Amino acid sequence: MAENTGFFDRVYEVARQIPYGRVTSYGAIARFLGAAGSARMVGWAMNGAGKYPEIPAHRVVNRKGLLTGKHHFEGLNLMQQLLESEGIEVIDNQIQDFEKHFWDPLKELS
DNA sequence: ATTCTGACGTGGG
DNA sequence: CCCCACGCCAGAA
Repeated sequence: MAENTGFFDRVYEVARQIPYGRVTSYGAIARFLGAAGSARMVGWAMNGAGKYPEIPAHRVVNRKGLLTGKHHFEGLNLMQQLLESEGIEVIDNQIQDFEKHFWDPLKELS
């Protein structure tokens, strides 16, 4: 049947569930998928997320709350603008009060 | 098949 | 906190 085992599909499914005004890290998603340590694959998977407009990739940042993937969005500050549009303050590609906006699938989705 | 890269994370200093 | 090195594994050339 459908290959639900696809690593990419899982990442998309979790990323899609990120609530408005919240952010999470690649490692958090990777760990939630049981692929802790393979956080890179999450980011890599997000590359295909561009095909899914429902996936707010701008809400996914690295563990430091840094917009490492902003360079992959259109324009130069699109990612930052999207986050600020949701009430998240971003200065110099760094999310302010990252912990306050952090959304952990392990804790929220359980 | 091999090789390299990559939107990361962790550990040690 | 910073910097450096290694691991991770899937996909592209």
